[in-house]
Amino acid sequence: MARKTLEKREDLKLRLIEAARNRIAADGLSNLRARDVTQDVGCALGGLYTVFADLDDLVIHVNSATLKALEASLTLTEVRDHSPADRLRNLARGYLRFAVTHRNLWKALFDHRPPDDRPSPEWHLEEHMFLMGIIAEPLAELQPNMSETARAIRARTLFGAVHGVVSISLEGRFVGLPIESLEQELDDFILTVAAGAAARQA
Amino acid sequence: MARKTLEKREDLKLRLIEAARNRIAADGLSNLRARDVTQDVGCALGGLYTVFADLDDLVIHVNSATLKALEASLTLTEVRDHSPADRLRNLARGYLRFAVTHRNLWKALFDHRPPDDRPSPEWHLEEHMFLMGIIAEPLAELQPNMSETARAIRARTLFGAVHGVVSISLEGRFVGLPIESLEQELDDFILTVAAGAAARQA
DNA sequence: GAAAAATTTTGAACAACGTTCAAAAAATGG
DNA sequence: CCATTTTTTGAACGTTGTTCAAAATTTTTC
Repeated sequence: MARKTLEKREDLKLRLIEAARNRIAADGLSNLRARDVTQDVGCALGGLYTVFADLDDLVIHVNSATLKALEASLTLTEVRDHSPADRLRNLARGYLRFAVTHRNLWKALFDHRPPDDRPSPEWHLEEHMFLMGIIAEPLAELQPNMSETARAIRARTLFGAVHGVVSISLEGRFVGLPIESLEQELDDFILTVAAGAAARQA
Repeated sequence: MARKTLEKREDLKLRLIEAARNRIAADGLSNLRARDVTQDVGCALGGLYTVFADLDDLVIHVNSATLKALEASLTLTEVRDHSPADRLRNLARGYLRFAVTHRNLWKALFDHRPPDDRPSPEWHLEEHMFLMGIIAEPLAELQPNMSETARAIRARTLFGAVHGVVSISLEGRFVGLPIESLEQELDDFILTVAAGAAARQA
C-alpha cells in the first residue's frame, strides 16, 4: 500500500524540519549541518535527499514555519478599534518582540540565500506577502485617498523600514541597549512616520 | 633589506583586494573562491594566507574599500545650503543610486557574516559609523532640542530605515519597477519622516 | 509461506570548498 | 660561492553538501 509509505515520508519530513528548526534556533543558520539533523532524527545522511531537494529546500521549510509563527504572533496583537498609528505601532512592536524572542529563526528568514540557479519557489515568496497585507490595512485608514497599487508599494516600503530598524538595532554595535529602549525608539519612529503621513495627507 | 619585502607584501595585498573586488562585483560574494582570486593575481593558493588571516579578512578589506567609495559618493552630493529634509532626501537618493550601481559590492557589505569566533575587527566596525555621522547633521537641524545621544540613536534608526527600504526594493519581488519609481517612493518616504519629525518637534 | 520483484534506506565515495605546513625557491649576508 | 634566513609554493587535510550502487525492506506473485 502506498498509504503507509507516504505517511512515513511525511513523518520524516516533519521530523527533519523540527530538528533543523531546533538546530537553527540554538546555533544559527550558518551552523546547520546535514549530518547533524539526520543524526538528530535517526536517519541516514542520504535520507534527507529523499524528502528534500537539498539543504536549502529544508531551510525554506523551516522559514515557512517561522513565517507562520510570526503571522500568528502579529495577528494576535492586532486590535481593530485602535487608531491607525497605534495599530502600526503595535505591529512594529510585535515584529521587534518576535525578532528578539526568536533571534536565530528570525535571522534565518533573511540570511538564507538560495543558490543563483535555484531561487526560492513561488509558494514561499508568497508567504512573505502577508506581512505587507497586515500593514496595508492601517495604512489604508491613514491615507485613504491613495491608490491600491501605491498603497501596496507603500506597505512594502514601510515593512522594509521597520525591518531595517529592527535589524540594525539587533545586529549593530549598540546591542548593549535594553530592549525597552529599542522599543521606545521604534515607537517614536513609527509615530513620526504616521504623523508625517497624516500631515502630508492633508 | 626589509624594505622591498614589505612593499611586495603590500602590493600583493592590494592586488588580491582588487581581484576579490572584481570577482564580487561580477559574480557576487557567495561565488568568491580563494582559488579564483589567487589565480587572478598569479600567486599560489597559500599566498593569500601570508597576507590575510583568512578569506573573511580579505572580504572585510574589500568591504572597507566599498565603504570608502560610498562615503565619497555621498559626501559629494551633500549641499549644505539646502533644507534638512532636502539633504536627507539627497542622502537617501545617493544611497539608492550607489546600491543600484554597485549592486554586488553593496550587497557584500551586509551579506558578509564573519564566523562566530572571529568577529569583524574594531577598525572595520568604526568605518560604518560615518554613515550615521552624515545623517546626524541634517537631523540636528531638523530636531535641534534633541540630546546628543538620542540623536545618535535616531541617526542609526534612520539609516536602518533607509537601508531597509532600499534592500527590500532591490531584493524583493518587485524588481521590475523602474529605478525612477523606487527613487520616487524613497523620496516620499523621507519627506514623510521629515514632516513627521518637524510636526512632533513643535 | 517462500521466492521474486519492486521499493526504500543506507552510508561509503565524490567533488568542492577553506586552510595548513613541510618543502622548494629565492633572497640575504658574510 | 656557500650558509642561513625568508618567502613562496601547492600537495595534502578536514569539513562540507550531494550522489548512487548496494543492502535492507516491503510488496507482489504463485
